Amino acid sequence: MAPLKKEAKEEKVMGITVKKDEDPSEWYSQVVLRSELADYAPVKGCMIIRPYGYAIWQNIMDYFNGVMKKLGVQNAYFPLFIPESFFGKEAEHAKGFTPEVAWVSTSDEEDGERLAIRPTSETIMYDSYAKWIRSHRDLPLRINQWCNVVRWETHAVKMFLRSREFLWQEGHCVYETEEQCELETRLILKEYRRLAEDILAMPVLTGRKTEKEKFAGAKRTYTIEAFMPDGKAVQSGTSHNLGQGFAKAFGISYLGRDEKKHTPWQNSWGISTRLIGAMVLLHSDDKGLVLPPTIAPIKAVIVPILFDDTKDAVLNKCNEIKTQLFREFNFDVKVDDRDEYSPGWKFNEWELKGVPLRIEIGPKDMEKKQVVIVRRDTGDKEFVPESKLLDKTKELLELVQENLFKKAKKHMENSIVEVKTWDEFMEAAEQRKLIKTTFCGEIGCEEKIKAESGGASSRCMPLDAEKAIDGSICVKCGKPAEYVVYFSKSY
RNA sequence: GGGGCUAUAGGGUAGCUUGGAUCAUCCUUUCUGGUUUGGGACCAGACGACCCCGGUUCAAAUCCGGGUAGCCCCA
Repeated sequence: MAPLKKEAKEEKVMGITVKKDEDPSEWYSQVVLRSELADYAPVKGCMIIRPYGYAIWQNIMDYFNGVMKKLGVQNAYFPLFIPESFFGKEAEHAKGFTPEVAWVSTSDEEDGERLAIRPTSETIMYDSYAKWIRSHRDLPLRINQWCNVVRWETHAVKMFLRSREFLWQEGHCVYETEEQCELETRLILKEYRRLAEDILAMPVLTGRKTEKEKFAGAKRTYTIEAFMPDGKAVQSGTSHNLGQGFAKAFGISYLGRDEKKHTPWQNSWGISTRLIGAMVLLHSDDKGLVLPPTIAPIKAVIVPILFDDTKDAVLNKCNEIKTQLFREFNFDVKVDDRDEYSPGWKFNEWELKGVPLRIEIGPKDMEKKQVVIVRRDTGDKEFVPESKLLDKTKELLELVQENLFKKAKKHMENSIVEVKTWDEFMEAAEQRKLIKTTFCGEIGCEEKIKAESGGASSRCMPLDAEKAIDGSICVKCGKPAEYVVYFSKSY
């Protein structure tokens, strides 16, 4: 049977051709590729971050560098390659990371030790820390690095969300006391939450990871977890209290005020380009990317409506407004003066690229001394007198940011289901809910939950109510419950 | 870890079953010129592809083997 000829006229070829809720996976790929955030690389599981995507990462870096500066964290850089013997020093860490480490193989392999490509830098950094830290005067030591890491995922790679190589920041601090270590580990979590919620408009659950899910080698892991429209969570940032395990393994010690040798306390914490994937998944729609204004590389685009006789005047007005906006807010506004595209084409393209506001200026607007402003998030169109342009722009950018956050927050809250029995759990898992329940804390029990529920894993134990109320029982095994835990499927 | 599907120009596709005459189809993008421009404009012309390696054959986009990459499903 011959296939029907496609009605090419009606097809928006470069736009998004599938709907978010019908084929989320294909939709996500199209949004990322066609908005030019990223591209596939010729190497499996790797990605090319294109300038538009990298601009978002740069905005995240700029913001977080500011945060770290206030906290007294300094940036540095350690090698990509880690000697094999370093991994073995901390047993839990080695066990956790060995399966996904990529090794370098070279012609002079026999001459020296095998080298790993860093999956994380605890070991190579702490080897140096052992040399650098002598006295209590060297503490606290707070160092961060922005770099790439490699974790050899075997399947299910997805741009930004899961790739073999990704970019991140990893902070590694050393403290004299357990109290200060724990305090700052949690402080970082708060900063991650602020980044996610205030900058990326992405509401998160914050809490502690269970024994099963905590970082290999950590005493405690704290996490921020974002919840996606398709009912899967994304672990979006983690802060680990490492206790003294690494310090002991790497021989980090200091002379205290009491002239005695002490073992310090350490934490490590990281966020990655995964944040970008989560943000895209969360806010974007059937027309393409939707970016929160605070993180958007281009906050607004001005589209002139050009006719031969009024062309110069309209373009002048556009540039005048661009200059005004830049002076007032110091952000990038683009005037799309390309002659080869019609206005309608441009509208679609900038919507695909997620620019928060579009300002249209044509001859009719000039006569009325107004501009047309259209919001990306709602599509609402407003006629704004030129005299009110600056105030209105500011107001709308704030509204878009707020609306995106509120919408996502509402979805997350509405997705939370409290369950007490295993039947309820299974039903909620089936419906892709964010399941709040009580749990015994046993690793084996958690593994059973994941296997039998079709992949629901623990997200976190909420900080404000981590301990289960006395008398409550584990949703799976029925033994006395230790913790309140959120479960869901995840990316 | 197991199973399935896919790969033809920047994007989307036809051709593959049954190997040949189709200097590989059509739409779109891009480029040139002209007319246009308030939600993906129109006309004319041009550029542009069979994923890689090997095999079968007089002849391979098409059949066979291997590789690479992507997608989906299950654990």
